[in-house]
Amino acid sequence: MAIDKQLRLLKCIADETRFQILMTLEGGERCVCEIIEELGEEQSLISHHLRTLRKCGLIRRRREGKKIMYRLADPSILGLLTNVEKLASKFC
Amino acid sequence: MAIDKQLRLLKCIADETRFQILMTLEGGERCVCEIIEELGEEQSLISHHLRTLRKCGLIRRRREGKKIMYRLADPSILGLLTNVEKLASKFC
DNA sequence: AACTTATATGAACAAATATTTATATGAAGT
DNA sequence: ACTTCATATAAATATTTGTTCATATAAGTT
Repeated sequence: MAIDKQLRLLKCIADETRFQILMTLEGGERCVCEIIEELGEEQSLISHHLRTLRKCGLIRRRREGKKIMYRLADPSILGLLTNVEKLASKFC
Repeated sequence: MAIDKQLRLLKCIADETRFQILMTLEGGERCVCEIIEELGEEQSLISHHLRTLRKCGLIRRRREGKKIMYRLADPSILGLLTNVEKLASKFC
């Protein structure tokens, strides 16, 4: 089996900002401004990372008036984050 | 909870060479020369990546005469790789 | 003791990735 | 139509990460 997809997924998650965005979205749909506020980062930075996550298929968006709402593409993503958390506390 | 450990783990796995090394070790203990041969990469490159994996706690080693044998630190690492594979085929 | 085999390491270099800055777009309100 | 608010994007820059090259170490061999 080709590991390209696995690596794309991993590289996408293996960044602090993106990881935090995913964690924020665990709590449900959020608009960009809420994510910006929660992470305390530049608008542009967040926007770039949202794009990366979206290109990887991990998140989806929809427009709601002026705002754009982001959500996890699938709840199974939570499982992965949990798995990572478990292993991380076990080793690293 | 601090996400430093999670990120260290993810960054450690999110590299093609290291990911492949882990996959090789799924088959059990291997010496460095076997890993080098299997991946078809430079000795020095593999050595650097083994070190990274080891510093992260994902693999262990022991000396056996002239050779040094590497193995996964824990079978639960397999579970993570499997999890990643599933999600990757679902999205990315 | 000198030599070979197996592996590790440091420093230089290259490539990939993230961040910032400046600007654009698109919807809503006036 | 003009302005504002929310978000996106491109280009420039900075930072991180991976790779190569040259050399070191450590065990076994002759």
